Amino acid sequence: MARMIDVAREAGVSAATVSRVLNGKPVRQDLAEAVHRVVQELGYSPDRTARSLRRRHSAVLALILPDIENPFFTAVARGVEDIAEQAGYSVVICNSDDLPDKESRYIQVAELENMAGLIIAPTNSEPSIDRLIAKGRPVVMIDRTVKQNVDQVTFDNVDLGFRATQALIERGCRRIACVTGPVSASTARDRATGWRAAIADAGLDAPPDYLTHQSFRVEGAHQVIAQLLDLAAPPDAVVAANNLSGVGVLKAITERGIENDFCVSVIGDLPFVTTLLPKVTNVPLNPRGLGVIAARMVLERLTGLDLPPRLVVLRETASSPTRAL
Amino acid sequence: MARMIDVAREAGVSAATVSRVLNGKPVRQDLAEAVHRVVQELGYSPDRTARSLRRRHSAVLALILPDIENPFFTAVARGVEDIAEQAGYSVVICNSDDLPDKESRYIQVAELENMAGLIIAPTNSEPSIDRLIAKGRPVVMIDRTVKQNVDQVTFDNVDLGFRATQALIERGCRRIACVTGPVSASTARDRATGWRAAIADAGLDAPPDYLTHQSFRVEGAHQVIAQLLDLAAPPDAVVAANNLSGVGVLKAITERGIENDFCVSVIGDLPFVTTLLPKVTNVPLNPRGLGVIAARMVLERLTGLDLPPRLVVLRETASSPTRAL
DNA sequence: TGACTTTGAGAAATCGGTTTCTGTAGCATC
DNA sequence: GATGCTACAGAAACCGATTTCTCAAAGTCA
Repeated sequence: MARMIDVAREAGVSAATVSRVLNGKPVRQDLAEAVHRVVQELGYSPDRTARSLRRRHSAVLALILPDIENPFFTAVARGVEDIAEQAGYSVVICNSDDLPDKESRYIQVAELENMAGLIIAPTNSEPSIDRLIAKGRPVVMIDRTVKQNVDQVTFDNVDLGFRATQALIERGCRRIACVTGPVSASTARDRATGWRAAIADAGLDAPPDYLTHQSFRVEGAHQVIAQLLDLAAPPDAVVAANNLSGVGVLKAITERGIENDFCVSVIGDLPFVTTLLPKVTNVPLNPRGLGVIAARMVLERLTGLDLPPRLVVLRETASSPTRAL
Repeated sequence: MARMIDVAREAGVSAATVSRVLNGKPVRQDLAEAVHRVVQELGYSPDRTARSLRRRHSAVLALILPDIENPFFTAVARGVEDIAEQAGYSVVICNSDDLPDKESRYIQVAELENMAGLIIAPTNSEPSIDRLIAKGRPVVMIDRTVKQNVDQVTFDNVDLGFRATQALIERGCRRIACVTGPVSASTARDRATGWRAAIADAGLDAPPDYLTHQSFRVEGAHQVIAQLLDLAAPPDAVVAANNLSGVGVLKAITERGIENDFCVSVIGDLPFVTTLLPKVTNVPLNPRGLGVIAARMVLERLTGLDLPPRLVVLRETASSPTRAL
């Protein structure tokens, strides 16, 4: 493997000059050309580790997700990757499994490996990003919001909950339950808030039992639906606060054979749907866009943007395509 | 951020001794204790970039996957991560999108970032891993096999194709088509071979049209099914060679409203199934296990194992749980 | 006791770049 | 023509660890 010093010798210049040429700093024309020629010849490319050591950060972005098996988050990853790649950054994807401990560990890895920036869908409202921030590394929160004053990109979750519920009300449902995620996730709380608002708005009522917090995974929703349906006064419809909750709900009602009588409104897109159930509607989301925007924000910070932290709220407009009931 | 030299000064020893203590090399008891104490006090942890530079490789494993949005591969990633994490390695997940160019680029990133090892589901039968191999970095191929003589872990794909087809034959199907992946993927070819063998074995026949190569994604299978069903002599059943092909097929037949008359046998597990179709069967796979084994193989090589390359074929036994027809 | 090996810690070299420092050449100004 | 500036290339310091080299102290054996 050729080193910079080899290139320098071959081109009859110093290593410093090679470095300058490669980094676009001003160098005499003929020397620059010689360097470029030798670089070509030797197929030289600089050692990233050495560069990182000196520059104090690498050309890698960390992306920490609560569930890599959730298509919503893999779509986010796609968005991040596409933007990062264009800018010459690679993306490391890490799984926090929605566990604060695992999350902290990966944040630490991002710090110790001197990664250039961090995009994270936090497991709770106070992820341990202080050291990273102190080091001046750009950090962007996605999907879920946190207390800290950092860049954040999120959907208008209250509105999403409201609209998902409204769709059921328009459909004629009156006893609408809500299957949402863990209390630690702002999305879970906010979407439930939207649900409650829509219920109140329509002059309807929902007993306390109708709000259930689960894990935002298939199994959680699948189990809780059984309890809901076994209530003395069971709901006639359910708002599933994310895609996998939606899958769990659909699974449960299909098993019970009531898929044609029970309305479901899902926030997000159902992954890999093979069958179209007439009583199922959803509020589509654009997770890839979330990733794209977050990546751009990190890159902006990396190129020196020095503004106070921003909160970006993506409002999916009412004109977004929604599957009809 | 404390550096090793700070620890050394504080503990009254040299940096070399601190390094030795942290790397488990023999050091006098009392000095070792002093170092440990200071490390605790300062919350010191060594800079990984500097360590990588000197050691010539980092504590990161690269995992290159053809489609991060396919739950099969995210499950593989889980397996890899779980093992790697125990051994103190982090895992970088990269998307090749089944494009050789993108794949090469990521292989290069793995090389330039001096990643410790590479696990890859290759896009074709000759990925450009030569430089990595030459550098002595462990490389393990997963899922799909290649010509090169490197460690490989795969399923018995011919057998999988055979069994998936046999299930349909037992079910009474006689005109069985095969929707498989791109010719470049050994899995796609091998599973089709198994399909053909089972057809021949049963004394059945399949016209050339019945074998279709697609992208191993939902859309590919979805489109091709339309063509198959419009043949003069359409099939009465289909073997879908991977999970997403299965989704595409199911989607297509559901749209046509023939989901109760048309048999489908899927190799792999259908992701996020919400409805149980009686005419659908599948051959379950264990992608997580694939990742676990591949990760172990890389780690073995990293700890000095010097054996000729191995080919590990995972045979899912006939007793594996299979969803009944 | 003296020569010889072993042990182990510190000094210094090293990994491969980037960046500061230094010195020279070229040009402008008075 | 002397002085002052600017531009720019090379030398050297530096990033923060690991590892080789070196040397003193302790242990071994004749």
